[in-house]
Amino acid sequence: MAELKSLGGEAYLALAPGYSPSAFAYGAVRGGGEGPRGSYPGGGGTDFHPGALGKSAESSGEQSGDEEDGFEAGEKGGAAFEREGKLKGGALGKKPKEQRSLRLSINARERRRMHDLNDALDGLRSVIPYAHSPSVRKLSKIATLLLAKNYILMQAQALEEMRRLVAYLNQGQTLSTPLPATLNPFGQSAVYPFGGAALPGCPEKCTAFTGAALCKHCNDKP
DNA sequence: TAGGCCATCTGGTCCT
DNA sequence: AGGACCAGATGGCCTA
Repeated sequence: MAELKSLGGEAYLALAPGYSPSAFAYGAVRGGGEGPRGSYPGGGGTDFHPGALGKSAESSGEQSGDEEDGFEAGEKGGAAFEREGKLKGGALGKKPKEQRSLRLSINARERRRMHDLNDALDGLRSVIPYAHSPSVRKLSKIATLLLAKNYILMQAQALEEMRRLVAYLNQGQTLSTPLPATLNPFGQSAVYPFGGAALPGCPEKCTAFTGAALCKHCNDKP
């Protein structure tokens, strides 16, 4: 296998200055019930190439249907199941066979749900600027979300800068004099997905990106 | 070998 | 009741 480059953990800490493991207050989300359930915007990422899902597709067998997809699911889940003996719940007053089949169907549903989630993440990866090259390791889930968030912020700010620029030009001004820094979309006020902090290993890591410079400490493109 | 990331199973909770 | 969502647990793979 080729050597894979990746964003170090510190890299996406830099993406989100406020990030820390504790920032993921899991409990805070629980029971919130915000937003409708039951459908994923985009219909489960059907527009993404499923082949991109390397590991999950391999390890789970990805049998199209829910039929009997329970225990080809591999040693991971299978082992867990074995360990548990028989569905430790037992709370459901059903016969073991029914019970098992119900469990299998629930597992399959959950697996599909997670695959849809991963498809959506792949879709997100495909539209945010980082190197989509075989030699570059796929962004982790958390890195994908943090980078996407910063990219959105960057786009929003770029749009705002452009609006100001248009307004400025509409006032009959010329560009013969330099724009004020706040009106210069390419000036110091530009926002970078990596925020203000230099990346560890900068500029090496920044050169892994194919889009515009992502770190203000190294504006050189590869 | 430790740590990061991931897939999967599982039980609980909420919604339709 | 059934489905969706969530978070914890577990174990595998990979990299530093």
